[in-house]
Amino acid sequence: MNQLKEALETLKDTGVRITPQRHAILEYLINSMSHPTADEIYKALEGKFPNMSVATVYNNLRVFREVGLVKELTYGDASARFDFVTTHHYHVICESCGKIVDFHYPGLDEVEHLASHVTGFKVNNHRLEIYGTCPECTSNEVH
Amino acid sequence: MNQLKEALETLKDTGVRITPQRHAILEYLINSMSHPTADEIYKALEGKFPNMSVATVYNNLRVFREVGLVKELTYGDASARFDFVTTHHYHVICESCGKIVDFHYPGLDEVEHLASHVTGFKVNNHRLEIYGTCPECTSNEVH
DNA sequence: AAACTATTTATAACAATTATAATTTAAGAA
DNA sequence: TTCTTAAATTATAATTGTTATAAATAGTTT
Repeated sequence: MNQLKEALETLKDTGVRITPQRHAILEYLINSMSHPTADEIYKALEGKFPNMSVATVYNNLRVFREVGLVKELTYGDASARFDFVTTHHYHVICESCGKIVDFHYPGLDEVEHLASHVTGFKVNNHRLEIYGTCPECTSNEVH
Repeated sequence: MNQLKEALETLKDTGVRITPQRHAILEYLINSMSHPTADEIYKALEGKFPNMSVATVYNNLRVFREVGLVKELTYGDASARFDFVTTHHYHVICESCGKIVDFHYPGLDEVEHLASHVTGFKVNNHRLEIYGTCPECTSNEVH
């Protein structure tokens, strides 16, 4: 049940060195219940690592992604957000304040199969996001 | 059935001026069966408009998006792609060559409803993309 | 300990997009 | 048609997120 421990195991198994920076980034990703940007992580850790470079954050997030520990969520102009992979889930995004809420739903296997059948693609995965207005922003609207 | 004419009507109705540049960008979007980037549009039209600025392309794509004529497809680091809105459809994307193929599927209303129910969001829309390898890239793979 | 490799750091580069200010133009009114 | 005015375009600079580079550092392996 210790996610951090498991994640460190994964790194070890795949031959990725466990540096203090990597440890801290992973820890932050797991504990933060949000979906931080690279910059947010960088800022959050600059107390502990005053000399850490932004590149280190980006590099390691890429490493984590390649190993399958984190997912990168990209939204156009805004900066990418990173999500520690636990169970499969989708995201509901508030178009007003940008908040991201996790949302569990059985995978859309049927859609993948149909897409594969119609297009001839070898389908690997899919991405689904739901957009709307969160309760807070809805109640803050003028009416 | 004339999509360009209809699009121009939409612009008129919403009080958006029809400039030669806007006309050309719309025409290009409708005729190109691909999903061009802003830069591709810019390059494609520089013959007809040698003095057109990139900003014009971006500005107008934003206007078209706000009016609902085009959809912006964003993928992380790469540049955004723009899709003239005709009927509702999803995209199947080749992770190897980047090709985008349209894919029709009845809207995922059920998912939207459930998401709304679980999170309390007022759901507006969603985004679904399917990733895989296109037939060409699959057959080009070493085996 | 020596040699080697991975990682970090600091910095510069890059690419997509947006802001700014001056100029030009579309479209309705006179 | 010409006038008027707000809107649009242009050229350019700025911004922002991300990546590349090269030197320094720190783990590993021999």
